[in-house]
Amino acid sequence: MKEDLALTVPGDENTPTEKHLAPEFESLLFPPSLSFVASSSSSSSLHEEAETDPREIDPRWRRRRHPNGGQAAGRRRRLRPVQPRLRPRHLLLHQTPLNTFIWNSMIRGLAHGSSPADAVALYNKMLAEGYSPNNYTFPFVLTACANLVDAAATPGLGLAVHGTLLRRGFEDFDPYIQTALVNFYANSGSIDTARHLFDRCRRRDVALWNALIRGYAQSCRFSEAVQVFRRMQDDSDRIRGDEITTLSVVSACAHLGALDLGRWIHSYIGKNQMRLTVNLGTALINMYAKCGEIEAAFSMFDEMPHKDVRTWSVMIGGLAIHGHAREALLLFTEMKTMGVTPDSVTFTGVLSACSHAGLVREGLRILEEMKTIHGVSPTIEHYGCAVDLLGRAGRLEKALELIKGIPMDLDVVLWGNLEMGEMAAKEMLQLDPQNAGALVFLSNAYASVGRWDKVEETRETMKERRIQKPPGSSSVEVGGIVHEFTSGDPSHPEMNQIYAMLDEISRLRSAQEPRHVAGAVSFDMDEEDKEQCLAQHSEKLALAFGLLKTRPGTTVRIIKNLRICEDCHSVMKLASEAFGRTVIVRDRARFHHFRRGSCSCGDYW
DNA sequence: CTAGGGTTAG
Repeated sequence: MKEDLALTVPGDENTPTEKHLAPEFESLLFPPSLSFVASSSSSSSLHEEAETDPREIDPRWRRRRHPNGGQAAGRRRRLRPVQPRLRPRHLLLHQTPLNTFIWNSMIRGLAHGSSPADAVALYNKMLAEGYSPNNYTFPFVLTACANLVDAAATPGLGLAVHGTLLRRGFEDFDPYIQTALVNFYANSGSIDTARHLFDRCRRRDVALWNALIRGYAQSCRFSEAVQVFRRMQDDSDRIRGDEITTLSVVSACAHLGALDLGRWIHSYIGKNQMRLTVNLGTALINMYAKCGEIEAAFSMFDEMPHKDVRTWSVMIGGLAIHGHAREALLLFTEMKTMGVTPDSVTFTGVLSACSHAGLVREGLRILEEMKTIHGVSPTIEHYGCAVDLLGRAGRLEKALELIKGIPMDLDVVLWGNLEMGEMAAKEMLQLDPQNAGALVFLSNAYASVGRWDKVEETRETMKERRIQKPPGSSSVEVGGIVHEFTSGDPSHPEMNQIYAMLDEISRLRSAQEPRHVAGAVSFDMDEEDKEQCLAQHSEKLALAFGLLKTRPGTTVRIIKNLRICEDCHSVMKLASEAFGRTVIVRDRARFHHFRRGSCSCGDYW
């Protein structure tokens, strides 16, 4: 019993462990991989294990888990042996009565782990056992809720936490809780709720702003993310953005293709004497690449003294979307020689480089080497890239063969990438009847060969299944402001001028190619509307607006959410020639640089 | 003794 003193907090000697820790959630505290199984719960058996090497005990445990460090250590010195075979589980169960601090620590540990739901379960247990959560508890458990695999599908857990903290009067208690709340709602797809809470906060520190900015970006509302950043600049609190702010905003610029703003942030970093960290540098490289400035991206990349796997991946992916496949592959090789281990994202970039350039053999070799040499198992995206590569190079048999070899659970999404017409699309629909991509693809395949009856049929199917194609949308940056156009949407205030410009372009066009016929048309319109809808594809509206609003000779940059259609592609070529402009279009898959009537993609995309 | 906000692809 003397020796037990060394292991026990005063007053705790005779307390059975069950009182502190109900058996059903011991498994939460000690997941199998971490758990040290007790050979017996009786203390006598503990002593029988005396042959255990004391070094087995991690000293950090002693320090960490001994609340009365000084006292206990003193007593421990007098007694020997020192906790011979006590393993972490015993330490915790015997020495430490549960209190809010312990609960908090446990919740915190689980919140960032692989199963944040366990953290929430533990929090509920804590309440059920009658322990009071404090101001530390809520950020932990809210972070857990935000980290749930599909936070948007299960917002209930976080809502309940919010309810509890309201009832207990923590709502306006401190900025940590408020930030955690904003972050939770943003992460769960309720960005508007997050905004509402943000607006109600009186003191706003940089983390709170960051949570909101990041939340908008997370919800794909990038221009609002930028707006919030702008408001942060003007706010009377004079909060300076920090590295995290900048990372989020630069990322938003990359998504938006907002080059001017991105450049402004770059100089903001310099002006505020922020250090250009690897992370920031990587974000900027990505931004320049995504805004069409691949040279600027590359020179930044060159100048970075330290690069991590993301830096390399971003640069390789950037080269890929610009169609510079050889350079991307060279960089991939260089990265490996530098001893940087490529990850799954790196391979997405490398494979897409091969795909855009039609490098079939390279691509297949890399897909193979992913597994064999680098030990990265290909995901559906990687297979998708490879199938895409084969499909576009016309190697349909090979593509089918590859698909057949794909592990079963991966193949559902895959068919969308394949230019194999009807067969592939039907196959895809069998796998997933709700797959909008498949139907859109099928219908476009019919449209391209003029089978309008089949297009109609597909359209009916979509109506029946209540599937909608995402609307085409393009944006163009003019004077630092991003203007967004959706297909056929006449709501822009300067629409008359835009239409006039489009008429002008189409006059030029019929002069040049008098017999041009409307070809590929989106499936979801009647045949008589074809001409008009083609004329109103969002990228054409953006082009017209860009030509009107920027100075002659400057570059027009357009970002489109879908792939550019063939008709628009030829209009872009023509406009670049006729107006002496460089037009850069980033579509869903890659960049097209139009100069003097031709495109950098070589019409292969 | 514990706290909130983070960049790549899809």
